[in-house]
Amino acid sequence: MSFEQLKLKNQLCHRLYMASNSIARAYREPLAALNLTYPQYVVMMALWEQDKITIAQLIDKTAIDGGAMTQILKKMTEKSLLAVIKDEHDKRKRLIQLTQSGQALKNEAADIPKNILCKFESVDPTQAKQLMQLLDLVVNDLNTKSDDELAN
Amino acid sequence: MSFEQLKLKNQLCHRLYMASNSIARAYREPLAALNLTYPQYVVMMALWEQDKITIAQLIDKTAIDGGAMTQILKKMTEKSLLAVIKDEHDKRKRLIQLTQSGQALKNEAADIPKNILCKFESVDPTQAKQLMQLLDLVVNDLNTKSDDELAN
DNA sequence: TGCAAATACTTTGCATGCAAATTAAAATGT
DNA sequence: ACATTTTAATTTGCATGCAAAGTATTTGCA
Repeated sequence: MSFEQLKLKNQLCHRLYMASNSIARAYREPLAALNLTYPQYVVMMALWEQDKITIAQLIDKTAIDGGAMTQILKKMTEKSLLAVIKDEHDKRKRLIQLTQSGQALKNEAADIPKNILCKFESVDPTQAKQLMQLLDLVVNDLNTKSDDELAN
Repeated sequence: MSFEQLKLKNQLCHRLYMASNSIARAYREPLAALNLTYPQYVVMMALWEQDKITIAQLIDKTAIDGGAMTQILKKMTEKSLLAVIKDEHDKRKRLIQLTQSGQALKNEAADIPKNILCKFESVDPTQAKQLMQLLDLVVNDLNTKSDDELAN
């Protein structure tokens, strides 16, 4: 057999690997100005949309790993961007709430999406939208358990 | 302002982040059977295509970080998948060469691409190809230094 | 009521990705 | 030839992603 499928140039996965790394790298500089890493920025975006949510909800919105989330929130707490509050109704839960400076940071972040987008010289808005839709299909296929798996 | 751009659902980057993580996770199980991590698998694919290349060439083909590459190659050497050979002509360079078992592993890996592809129930081959082309555009835009940057 | 099972997190160990500093060797310029 | 610069790798420090184990609560159910 030719093993054609095993060649890197034919692998969707390797494209995703490179694209994801490249774009995360692109965010590094602008985010450093806000003293944020990319995952921390994702947490901030989630909270700017909806504040005072549980860690589980935050994990759901961001798709960040739970183990990592604990560490990320700890660092963000140290930076006074947010506070972790115990839920009195269910003591297992913790609510995450932005501080004033956490909320204020939203204004400073407002230009970031635009600054990133302008780096895409060969991708027009239509293609970007198309790309997002295709990526959604990929994520859904991979994260939707098959009937077989659910049977276990 | 509405900060519409700051919403996670509108961010190409977050889609890429999730898709890349999802697909890497999908590879975890099948690769564990070969005792390989995903980046190690990428190195193997590169070497199956072209053996006995320098570390710099390997970094070029795989887009894996140089610092990480040193560690990855060390672990793969310990697993007897490859050997690091000093280049007599240029003592700065190291050549990477597959061992017999490293070459043999190619047969065991032959089914992996197929097993991953079958998880994509809603992405047909045309869309997959389209997706790869769009990702190539993204990577190129992000990694191609602008004229301004080159001037520095 | 009481105990097993499910939840919500945290912790730990391992494997990167990445920037920056370091080391060794080859290429360049004068 | 010699010092400077460039190239090829390695090392170090920090921040995740992820699986697996552990902890504290809450739910479910007999």
